[in-house]
Amino acid sequence: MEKPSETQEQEPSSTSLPGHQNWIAEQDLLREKLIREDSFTWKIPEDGCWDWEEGLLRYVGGVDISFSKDEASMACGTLVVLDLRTLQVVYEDFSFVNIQVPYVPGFLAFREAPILLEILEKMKKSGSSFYPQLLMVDGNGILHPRGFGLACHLGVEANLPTIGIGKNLHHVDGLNQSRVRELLEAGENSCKDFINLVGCSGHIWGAAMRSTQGSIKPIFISIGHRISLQTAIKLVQMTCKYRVPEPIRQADIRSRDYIRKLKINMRMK
DNA sequence: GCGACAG
DNA sequence: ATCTTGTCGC
Repeated sequence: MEKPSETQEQEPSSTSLPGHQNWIAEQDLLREKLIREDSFTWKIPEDGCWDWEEGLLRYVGGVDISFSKDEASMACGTLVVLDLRTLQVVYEDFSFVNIQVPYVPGFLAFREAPILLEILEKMKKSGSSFYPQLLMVDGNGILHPRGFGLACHLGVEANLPTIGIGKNLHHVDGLNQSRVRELLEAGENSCKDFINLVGCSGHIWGAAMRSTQGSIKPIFISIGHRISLQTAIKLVQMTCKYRVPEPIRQADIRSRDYIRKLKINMRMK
């Protein structure tokens, strides 16, 4: 199978022009480790049960990255952990770094995963008792051209159950804005809160959900790693105070806040 | 060939 | 992702 088709190696630092073949190869390789079903030891707390027992899911993480408007390459990676019982933040950490890797649709993980993995690893090494049992990611899971978005990438590399949350639809397998509207409205005449995203091929890529009553714009849920779509949807519903589930919303808010405060400090100097 | 394209 | 104020409504 050794086929030296890559006789024209590009610069190691720059991305290879022929469609990012290296990145595609890495995604294909990592995808072999992907687990698309529930694979965890914890149990989901019953709705309305305030007692907490050992073995229940309690710590849910959320990750996001914000960028500086002035210095487009300066970014703040953020990890927050919420207590599922109260949806309050019990842990937060930031990493302000320079990111040179560009954003290329379909390859978001190569831009954002490294810094997020670093923050996760730092927390794990610290021995914090709040280390997340589940991670929600700002970006898609298998709802992706090659079925391996950022949430899958992070899940496999951190060996954590992950859920992908998209605020916009990444067009895949014939799925587009109008198709989603179609599916959402075709969901009977009832107010079903979510619909499966079925592509032209018949494959189910995830779910579109109107998480808040009266909200027109849905969020897009997809499997990251070690979790089923059914479980993912349930957990998103449990953490949605607003349109975006609280772990991701908090990561987003605090990440922006970090950059905002940083700019204030700049003027003081 | 042209447009679409998570964050 | 980021640039950005007020404003309509429960």
